[in-house]
Amino acid sequence: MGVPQIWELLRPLLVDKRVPLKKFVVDFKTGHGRPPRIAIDGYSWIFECGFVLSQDTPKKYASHGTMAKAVLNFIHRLKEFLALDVTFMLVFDGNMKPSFKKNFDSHGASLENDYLKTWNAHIRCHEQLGHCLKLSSIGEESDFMQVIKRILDSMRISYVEACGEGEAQCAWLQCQGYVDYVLSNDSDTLVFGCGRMLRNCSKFTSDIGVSGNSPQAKQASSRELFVTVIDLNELQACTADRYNWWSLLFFSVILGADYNHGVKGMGKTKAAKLAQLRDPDFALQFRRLFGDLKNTCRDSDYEHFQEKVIQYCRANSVELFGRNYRAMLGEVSLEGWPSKTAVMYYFHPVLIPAMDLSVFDKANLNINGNVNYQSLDFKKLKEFLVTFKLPAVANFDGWYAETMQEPFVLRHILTNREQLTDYMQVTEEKTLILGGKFTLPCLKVRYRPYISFFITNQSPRKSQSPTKRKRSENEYKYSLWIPQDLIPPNNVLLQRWNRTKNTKSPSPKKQKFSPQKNTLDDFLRKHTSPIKTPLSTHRSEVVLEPVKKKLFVDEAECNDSEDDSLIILGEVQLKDNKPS
DNA sequence: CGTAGCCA
DNA sequence: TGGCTACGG
Repeated sequence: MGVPQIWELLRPLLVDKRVPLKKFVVDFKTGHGRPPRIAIDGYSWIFECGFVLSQDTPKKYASHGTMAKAVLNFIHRLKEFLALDVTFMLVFDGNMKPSFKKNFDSHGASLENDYLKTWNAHIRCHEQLGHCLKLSSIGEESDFMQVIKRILDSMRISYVEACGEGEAQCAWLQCQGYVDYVLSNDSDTLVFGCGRMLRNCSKFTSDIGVSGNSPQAKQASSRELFVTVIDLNELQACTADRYNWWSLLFFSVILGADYNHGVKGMGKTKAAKLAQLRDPDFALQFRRLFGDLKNTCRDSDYEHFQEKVIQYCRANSVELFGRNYRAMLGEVSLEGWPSKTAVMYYFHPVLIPAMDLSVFDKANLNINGNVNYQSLDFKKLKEFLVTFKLPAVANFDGWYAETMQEPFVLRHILTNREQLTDYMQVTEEKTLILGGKFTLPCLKVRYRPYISFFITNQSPRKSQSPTKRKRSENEYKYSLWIPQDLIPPNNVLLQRWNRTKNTKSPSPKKQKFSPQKNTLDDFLRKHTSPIKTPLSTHRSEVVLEPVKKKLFVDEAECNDSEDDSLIILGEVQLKDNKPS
């Protein structure tokens, strides 16, 4: 769950922080020289994919029909991340979630055991068994988790099974520098100390509001994924305010999160004021009180702290909140604070004591650059997926071939081997416009089946198709748009494309216009500003005509002399068809 | 007593 | 959304 109000608090700082996932990856790679590493809060993903049906009947899961949709969504997302060649891993909740978090209301708030007890039990368990009790080993695992893990295993995508809460483990991975970002929707991720996160990964171009039905219309969604990038350090730098994790934690505690009902009479505005106070730095004091696992504070210290806060509010109400809340904060104000035990779970969540870093092993396909998919059992996975009768997949074989090969197209290109040209070629370049305002120069890569499982014996039938384009599409029947900046300029495919481009059209037009900076960016800025076309009803992905370069032209525009070189190119490429 | 602001 | 409360005319 988490505290949704945190997003309201952060919202003013997050304008313009929502970007297409692709653009985020491109920017990161150009900035850091490598793709980003992302820990994914598995529960968020599973929820968004539609595996979890309803909250009031937690034991009942999606029926088979909706399960199929969820599987489809899940695989689609995996494909998206694999194809971008980022390093990512899903992190799932473990067995050691605090019991009062699992079912907060059902058993009453006061049911809790000593924090240190469970902590020690956890450590002991690891010392003796080497691991936590896995959910799978005690048969408590849900149906869909088995499906998910089976898919991940068969695609050799590594994942982390946390001991406690997945968000806490994600935050830890980010703090330790194992990953750059945590992808999650849960504000707990920040509260657990994560400094960089990607929120609300979805097709919506604007962040959705508090309860989902925001007044602003949910911006038209293309099929592009967007994320809201949050960098706490950056936020602190550009505001005088303090957005530390411990002040966010304090904010959550006052408001009431999963562990407590919130201090009475305190809402988001007053809590925000309190959490950001500098002079008496309650947030910091709170942190100091619980920060040390060994010297856990006495109950009286905590009570004293609570009283101090309330009394300060009473005494300085007008200065703080612009109004006198004396009467309201009168007598019974010690209600609503979380128990000492609960707070300990915030500051010291249950983590994997000795993290097994084999999830980062290069052998896993979710680690960037790995093209070692040959040993995957495509047949077995296919048979498994068929059983779901996936909706909206008319041609299953085609869908499967595309879904399994697309993830490795970019990775293959990045190997930069000469054989690439045997089964791939760049045929077009254009600048995609995502969400109406982001430009992303892309290359269209056509490829033919390159994984042996998908290479059909029937030779590409000698099509009588009159157009060269059709002929080529028949042989290179799959295609994919790839951000240009993800491919180094010295790449063989890119160089071949540039040669083709130059021999094909010396671009006499360009010379005519002013030789100075009439760059693409300038052009886009002028012509695609959303201000100019506020009511644009057209798709958010638009093709920019002037940049468009077709390799295969339609009959009507077909010009023999122009295309000759391309035919030769094609024949050379067609000679050897065996992928590496 | 009407209203603004914030909590639920 | 409604309801409560402090504020100021």
